[in-house]
Amino acid sequence: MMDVARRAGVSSSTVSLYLRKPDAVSPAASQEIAQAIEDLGYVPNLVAGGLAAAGSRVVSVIVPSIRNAFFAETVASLQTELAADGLQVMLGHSEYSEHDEEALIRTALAWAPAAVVLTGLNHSKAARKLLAGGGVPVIEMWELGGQAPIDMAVGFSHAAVGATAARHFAQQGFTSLAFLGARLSQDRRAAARAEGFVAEALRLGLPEPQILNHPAPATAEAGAQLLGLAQASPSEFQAVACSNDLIALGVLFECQRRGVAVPGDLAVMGFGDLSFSSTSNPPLTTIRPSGDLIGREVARLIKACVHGAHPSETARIVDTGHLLVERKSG
Amino acid sequence: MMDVARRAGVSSSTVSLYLRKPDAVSPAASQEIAQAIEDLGYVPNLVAGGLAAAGSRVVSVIVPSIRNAFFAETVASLQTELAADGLQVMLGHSEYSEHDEEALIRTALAWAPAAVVLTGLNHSKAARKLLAGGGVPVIEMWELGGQAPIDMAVGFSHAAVGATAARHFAQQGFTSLAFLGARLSQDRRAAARAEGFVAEALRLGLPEPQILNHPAPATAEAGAQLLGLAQASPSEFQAVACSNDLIALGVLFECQRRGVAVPGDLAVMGFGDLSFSSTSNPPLTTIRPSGDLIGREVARLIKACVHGAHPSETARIVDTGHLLVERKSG
DNA sequence: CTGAAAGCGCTAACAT
DNA sequence: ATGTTAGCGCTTTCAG
Repeated sequence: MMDVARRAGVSSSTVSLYLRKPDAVSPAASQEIAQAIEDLGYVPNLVAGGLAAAGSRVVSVIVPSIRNAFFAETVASLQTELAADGLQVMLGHSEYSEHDEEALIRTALAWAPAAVVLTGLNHSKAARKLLAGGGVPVIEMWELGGQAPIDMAVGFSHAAVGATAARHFAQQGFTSLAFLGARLSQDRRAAARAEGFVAEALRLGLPEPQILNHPAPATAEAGAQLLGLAQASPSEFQAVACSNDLIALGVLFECQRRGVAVPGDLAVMGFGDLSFSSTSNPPLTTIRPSGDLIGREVARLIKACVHGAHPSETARIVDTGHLLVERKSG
Repeated sequence: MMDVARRAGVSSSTVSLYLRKPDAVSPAASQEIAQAIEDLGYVPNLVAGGLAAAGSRVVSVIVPSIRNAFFAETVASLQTELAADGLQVMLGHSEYSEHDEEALIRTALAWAPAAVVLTGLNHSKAARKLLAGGGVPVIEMWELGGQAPIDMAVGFSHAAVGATAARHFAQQGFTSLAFLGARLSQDRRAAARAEGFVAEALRLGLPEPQILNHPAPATAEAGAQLLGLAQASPSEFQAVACSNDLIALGVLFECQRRGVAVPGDLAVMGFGDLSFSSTSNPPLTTIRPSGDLIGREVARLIKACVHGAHPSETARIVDTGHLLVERKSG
């Protein structure tokens, strides 16, 4: 930066000013500086900038799994939005472990980030303390309800999603229901959908739906196996809600193999509205959570914080809701 | 850090030393320092550390799309490996735009990263200059062949993948082939697979395969439409290679709707070996590129660089190859 | 509108 | 094994 200043015949503070508020520098000086930057191929050092300004332009994002299409979508839209404001995304994934998450949060904080974005409302006690103490804005995403957020939250109620699924089946007159999920003990949001499903069915006076849980990650393979289990059970089900479209896809595949007609013999519902869901056989009825909307809303909140305008109490929780997408599978 | 030092009754440099090389500090002092850190809830400032040490513990990773399962897998394994060494991943996605990529590289460099990881071998001229100039290790991944890497590379030849597909079909006696791809003008690696497919077919004396290209991103929907196009064409095909398992899935769906038997009437091959490919109807024959292996190898190279051991010339390019996974679709 | 000066919190010789 | 001393490259008052 000194080199640039020298070459442009100004002081380094003028260059610094030019870089942040170009309008505050005279046109003549701007010319010279721009030229010098160009000639020297100067790239500002954001590390030094972050130190001097006591706060870097980094946003730490911690998700359970980046392989998961839901979070990938959110991270993508978040990154796009933040990049437009010169904010960088630092990514970590906890593999659904609270312990790993805590370690990630610790490192994240060490970067004096502009904000930290977490997935879900459940974190270790130590993590909550770390976050509550530091003056860093924290946004929890992809979950609402249950407990109060640390600071801000963007998401929706998973119990409500489960309830929507139950109501949809009840309206069609189904009475024998099941919920098919994977890793329900680790994925608390999926578990909340299952609970919401069961609770709503009960409230509507239906027999208690069964929850079938697969120990492996949510894949089509797991879905296929889950369907096998469901069919093997003494009381066959009329309708199954899956915790994820990938599981629903596996169910569809396995139904085809076994010759069970969907939705004739069995109604199937997914969650996520993934890219293949509209074109499967039959097209999948599912619930869309809008991962990219979540990303955009999180970005909006972060930008507000960065610009000094701390959102009011009322604006600190945004519910992105969910949408039932009725197609042919149930 | 000064506070910790004071509380522990030592100097700040001892604390710093303790944090980086705990063995170099006396047990007594270590005790005191650990206690002080605990009491104060001290979190070191990595920004300051990065500035002082002239090189931060950040690795910048730039992929075309984080929504893409291939890159998501690589980023996931890379992040896991790097986190074990205290390295942070900064993520950017270019949406297949060389221009956006250049901007991302510029920002990445501004963080004085320990390494930058790029996808593919094609970058803008300015980007290449930026990278070649700075003393930062750069690793290009997911592609080999065509042109020389800037610095290091981990990946495989996409032309070879296409050739493998062509050979596989040729061995089964098919003569009328097609390649189904999406956004081939943007996704140069997919285009390379298509070219490799055509070239190998020609080399084997088969009629020139047709390339069908869909303008939208690679999804099952696009695959279904592509199959429609393929069937509509005057010469029906005996076998189609898809640039991606998602496209192949769409093809499978559409075949089912149209009553074309797979592989009886049409052989279908994918690329990627995604999670649903083993359980579709029929299970998909595909080519597996090993996204997580790429991530691990990239991490290995980066760690070597960080530890000062710059890999020798011979070890700067690692070919992760590809694997034909023969299932039932063709 | 521009420049001088004082750090931001830490690391890395070097000296002890 | 520990303390001392200089910065790292930039931002930010505060004068001019």
